[in-house]
Amino acid sequence: MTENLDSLDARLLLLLADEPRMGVLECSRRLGVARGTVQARMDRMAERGILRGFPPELDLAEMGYGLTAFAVLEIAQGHRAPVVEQLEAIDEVCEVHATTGQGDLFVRMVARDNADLQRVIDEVVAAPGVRRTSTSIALSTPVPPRVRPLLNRIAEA
Amino acid sequence: MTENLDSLDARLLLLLADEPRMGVLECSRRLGVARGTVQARMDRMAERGILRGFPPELDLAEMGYGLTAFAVLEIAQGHRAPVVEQLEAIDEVCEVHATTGQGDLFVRMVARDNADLQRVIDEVVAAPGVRRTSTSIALSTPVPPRVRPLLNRIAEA
DNA sequence: CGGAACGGTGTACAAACTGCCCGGTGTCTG
DNA sequence: CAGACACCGGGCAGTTTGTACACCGTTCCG
Repeated sequence: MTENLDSLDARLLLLLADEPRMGVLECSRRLGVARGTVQARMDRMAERGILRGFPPELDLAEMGYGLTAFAVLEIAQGHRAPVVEQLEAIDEVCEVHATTGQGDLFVRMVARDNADLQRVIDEVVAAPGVRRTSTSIALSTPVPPRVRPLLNRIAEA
Repeated sequence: MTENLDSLDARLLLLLADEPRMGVLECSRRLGVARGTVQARMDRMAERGILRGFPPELDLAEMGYGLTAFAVLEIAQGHRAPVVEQLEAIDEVCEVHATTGQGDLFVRMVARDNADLQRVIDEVVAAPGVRRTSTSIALSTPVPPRVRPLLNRIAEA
């Protein structure tokens, strides 16, 4: 794999990032290339696994889940798998990472309100194998999840 | 706002989550409702801000950014804004949250390899106003970002 | 050198989808 | 009871999609 992504790929992705509902035809017009080319690029990126799809982006806050919290879990030796299984079963757990450091798990979760959050946190820390936990609530999100800068860099190359 | 989301809305979102490229027509067929209904639901959710759009989902690892790291920053009194500005300027910084606890910032970043990560971390912690930092690398992601369970719960209601 | 492989351009056509409008029906509410 | 509201089913014009085909310049290799 020489170049995973070239400028055209990146510009295409930027376009789609701005206007995801935009069709292949419109993309080709804006990029100044043939429709077939755009189609080929998208297919190729999809095959390579770079472009996974176009999932709907939901605003959990607007759905009633206005609170986001993070938890760092310290796990007892060899209990990672069962703990993860436990966490997976909790609807409000939206993301789990295994990290270096204390050999911990990092958990992101959401809740409707403080009482609800309390309940979720209790469920999370109650998982057998969890030694120590430290949770914090997200007050704001100065930088929402983004990929743009990285794409821009490639696009300009 | 009586019910933010009803069962039909949730089932529609689940459908779109599975097959985002699916058109309105196909959705209506699978849900057993009229096309206009699906259109109306989507418009309404979009207006309410629940459905923000359909951004392309990219696999950063496949794009060459195989490393993900998290950093917790302790900020000097009143320096939050300038620090955030600094972080925003770093391409590899993909997400920043302000959290309770030590009144900190929580940062997610990616890098191409260890050397690259070193550079990124240096840039992050070099921001003036940053007191103390603690970083950890993501080894794996047992639970990738998901919303499904929450939608399922509403869908079944 | 000749030729194959590759990626891009244009073109074409049938099938499908979109946006939009309408009349009809059932339910909830003032 | 009349209205408002949401859904159904149908229709229409315009656009897009999937796919196929011919053509051309570059690169790589026997």
